Amino acid sequence: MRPKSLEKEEAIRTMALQIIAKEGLENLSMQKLAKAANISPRTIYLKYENKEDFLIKLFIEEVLGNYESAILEDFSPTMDFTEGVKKIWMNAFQYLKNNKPSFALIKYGKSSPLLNKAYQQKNIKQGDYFSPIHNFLELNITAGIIKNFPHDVLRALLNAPLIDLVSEYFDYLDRPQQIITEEMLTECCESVIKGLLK
Amino acid sequence: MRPKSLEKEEAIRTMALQIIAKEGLENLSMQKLAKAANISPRTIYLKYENKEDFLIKLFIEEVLGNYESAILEDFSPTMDFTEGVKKIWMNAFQYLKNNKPSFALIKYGKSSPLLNKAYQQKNIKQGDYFSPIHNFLELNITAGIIKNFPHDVLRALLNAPLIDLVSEYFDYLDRPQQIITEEMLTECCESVIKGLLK
DNA sequence: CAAATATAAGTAAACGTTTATTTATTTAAT
DNA sequence: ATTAAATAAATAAACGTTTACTTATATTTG
Repeated sequence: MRPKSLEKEEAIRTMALQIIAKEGLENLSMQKLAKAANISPRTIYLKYENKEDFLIKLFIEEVLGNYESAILEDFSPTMDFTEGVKKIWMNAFQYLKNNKPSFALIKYGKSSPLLNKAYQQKNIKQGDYFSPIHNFLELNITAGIIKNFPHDVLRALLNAPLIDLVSEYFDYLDRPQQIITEEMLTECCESVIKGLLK
Repeated sequence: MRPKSLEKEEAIRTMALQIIAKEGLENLSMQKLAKAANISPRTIYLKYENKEDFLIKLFIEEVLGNYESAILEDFSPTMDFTEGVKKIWMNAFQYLKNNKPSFALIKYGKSSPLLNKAYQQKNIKQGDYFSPIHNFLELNITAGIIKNFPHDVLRALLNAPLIDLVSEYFDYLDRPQQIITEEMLTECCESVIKGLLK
């Protein structure tokens, strides 16, 4: 029998992210995607049930999966709070800087009802109790190092500014001078940390 | 001659926001919108050039316009920094809490290339120099009260966590206990402020 | 060790439906 | 009677998905 072509699978995902980044999720169609990936529309349906199934798997497996791996590199829940948060911020910045199409879909994760639902179900399924970041926050709360906010709140305070700053980074790529440098990001990170320390 | 019906104009905008909030911007079509607003598709085109024109005007005029008015209520650029930021946060929370459909489109403002482009052009057009918030930040920087970050950076640090916390508020509406209360939001606001003070 | 077979991978072209938008007509108020 | 507002119905193009067919390879056969 004929073996599955991994390149085609990859072309589908890569081109989908490119179209989403350039034209928006609203303008991604299966036929457009097939043409961009240089395959027949039917081929997509050999690998995915339908458009929803494809988008959810693209978002959860490809985009969020890789993003989570990237931000946790060299990170440990037992790190000092300041060092740990800085590590995550810098990992995220480096990864997103070099993966603009993935970042485009990450941003849709908060707005699109389809993706948002998928994300919440994923978090509920995993119980969120095995996540190194969860442990990291828990350790620092019980040690009395940071304020005792619920985890969802801490995540909003720690993560949201970072995502917005990466957005600014990409916006500033079209302007004469980039303001979102690694130094600027470090300073911002320190501000966020300072706010959370007891 | 027959006068324009303001109710129809309003129905179009209201129903559009409802569809976007429930099904996502991806699933808003002109025909679906017309049916929901109980009018002919053609009627939308009497008031807007095309779909893009409609979405941009809905976003800029209706949603962002009302949002900006709401957050600036009883705010003054000469307020004490802590008081000013708290005022803006609470105004935003009260407004968004009661305008979930508008909030849905605000979130798309960062992800959808169409809306994002419109937003940036609006900001560039206005020069951003007349905004009370701009003046507020400028005053507090020059007075040496807060760190000297670029305005876009300050906006990310001040605004992004708030938007994420409002998202959490809506997510928690489906759960037994709401964690995003006004008290919680005040504490979060204080954390953010603490991080920015010199 | 070729040639034949089996079978999943892949395609081209089509399906009925929905899309954004328009044409031709009717309606309502001055 | 006039005129813009509003509509019902239609347009071509694009949509998600499927049908019917071809291709490529791993395995079986002679």
